[in-house]
Amino acid sequence: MKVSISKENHLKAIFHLQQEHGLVTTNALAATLSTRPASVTDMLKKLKEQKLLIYEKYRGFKLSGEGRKAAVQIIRKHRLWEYFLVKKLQFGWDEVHDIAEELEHISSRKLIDRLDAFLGNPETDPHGDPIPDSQGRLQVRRQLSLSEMPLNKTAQVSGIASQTSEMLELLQYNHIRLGTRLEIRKKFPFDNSLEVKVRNRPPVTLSAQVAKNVLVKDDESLAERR
Amino acid sequence: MKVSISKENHLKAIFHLQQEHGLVTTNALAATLSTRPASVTDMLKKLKEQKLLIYEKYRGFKLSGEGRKAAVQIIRKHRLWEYFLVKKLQFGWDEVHDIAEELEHISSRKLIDRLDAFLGNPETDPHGDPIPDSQGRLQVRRQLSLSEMPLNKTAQVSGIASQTSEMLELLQYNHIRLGTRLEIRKKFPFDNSLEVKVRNRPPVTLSAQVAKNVLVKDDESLAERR
DNA sequence: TTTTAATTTTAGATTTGTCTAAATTTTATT
DNA sequence: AATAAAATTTAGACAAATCTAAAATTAAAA
Repeated sequence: MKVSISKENHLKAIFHLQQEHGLVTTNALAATLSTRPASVTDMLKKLKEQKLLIYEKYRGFKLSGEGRKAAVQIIRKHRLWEYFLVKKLQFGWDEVHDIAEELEHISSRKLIDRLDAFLGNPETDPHGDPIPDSQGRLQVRRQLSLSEMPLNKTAQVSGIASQTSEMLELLQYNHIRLGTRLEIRKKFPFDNSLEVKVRNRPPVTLSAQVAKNVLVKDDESLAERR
Repeated sequence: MKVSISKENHLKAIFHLQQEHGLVTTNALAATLSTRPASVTDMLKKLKEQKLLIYEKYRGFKLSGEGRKAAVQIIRKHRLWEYFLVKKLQFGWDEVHDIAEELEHISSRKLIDRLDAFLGNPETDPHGDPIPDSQGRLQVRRQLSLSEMPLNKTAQVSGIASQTSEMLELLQYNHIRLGTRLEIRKKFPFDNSLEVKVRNRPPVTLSAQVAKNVLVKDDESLAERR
C-alpha cells in the first residue's frame, strides 16, 4: 500500500504535535490539518493498518518507529526545499512555506540527497529549524521563546515556531529575521507584551502571541557552540 | 474548478499527440496514459466542461486555446526541471524523466519563473526539446529523424523523440547523446536498420525503431542558425 | 457518583478518478 | 448498401479521501 500525500501530511502533523505537546489528540490534529475529527479518525485507521501509527480507539495514538521515520523524511524534504528557494531562487523566507508544502511530496530519494549535496548539506532551514540528515537524524535545538527571555540580555533569533505568512510578514516588517540580535527592554505584565530593541532601529513592541513564537538562543549558548 | 494532476497529464498527452499526429483519438490517448478508453472519455467530458477542450462525442477532440496554454505551461515546467536535474544536480539525462513528471505538477508560477532565471533561461532541455518561455511561446524545431537522413552526411543529435529509459540507456551505451555528431555509413533495407559512426568509436548498428526516435539536425541547418 | 459535557468514533453520503462489461456510433469490408 | 469490425461512449461499480449527523466512550462537574 502506498503513502499518499494526505497520509504524509497527517504523519508530519502528528510528528510536530508530538514534539510540541507530547501527546496528540484527534481534535488537535483535525484543527492543524483544517479537516474534521471524523476524517482524522478515518485516516488514523489507515495509518494503523500500515503500521505507521500505534493506535487504539478512544485511547490515543502516536507514531510508530516506521511512522516517525517517514515523518522525518518529509520534514527533511520540506526544509531542504525551503533552503533552496531562499538561497538559490531568492525567495523571501516568509514566502516559501506553501511552495515547500508541495515540493515535500516529491518522492525520489536520490533527488533529495543530490539536492542536499548541491546546497552544501545545510544544517538549518531559513526559519532556523534543523534539517534532518540523510539517515533521518534530527538535531534537537536548545532554544527558548522570546517571552521566556530575561530582561536586558541580548539574544539571537534562531527559529520561528509558528510559520503563518501573516506572522512572518509582521516580523519582516519589524526587521526581525533569523540571526537578528535583539534585547528585551521592557515587559508589560498587563498583556505580556514586550518591547525589544534591534540594533540601529527604534524599539518595537511585540504582542505575547508573537513573542511566544520567536525562538532565540541567548548569547552564552551561542558562544558555547563554537 | 481545479485542474488536478490527472487532468494536467491528460492535457499534456493530448498536446504531444496533437503535435505528432495532428488529430488525437481516444484509444491513442488511453495507450499513452496507460489507462482505459472509458476513463479517457470520462476525463474528456470534464475537460470540456472546463473549456480546456473542444469535444463532441464520437466526432473527436482537440485542445482549446486555454487548454493549449495550460499544456504548454506544464511542458515548460517539465523541461526546466529536467534541465535543473541534469545541470545542477548531476543527474544523467536518461534518469530525469520520471522525477520531472512529478515536479511538473508543482503549481507556483513564481517558482518556475525564478527557476528559469536561476538556470539562465535555457532554450532546450537535456533531451534537446525546446523550453517554452514564460509567455508560453514554444520554438518549433526543424529536425528530422535519423532514419530519414541521407547516407554519408554528418549530423548532430538534437533530440530524442521517445524517452523511455530503456531507449535512453541503449543510446547512452552506444555513446550517443545530445550534441553527438554522427554519420550514417550503411542502411540495410531488409529491416531498415543502419550503421552509424561516432567519432573515435567503432561503428554501431541501430535498429529502425531506435533510429526513428533519434532526431538530428544536419550540419547545414546547424550552420544556418548562427 | 450521577449527570452533563467534551471527545472520539461510526454510519452513511459525496466527489474524483478509475475500472469492466455492455451498448452505441463510426469506419471498413465484402 | 449491408454487415462486420473497430472505436467510442454509457452504465454501473469501486477505492480513496472527505463530509455531516448521530452514536459511543471518556472526562469533568455538580
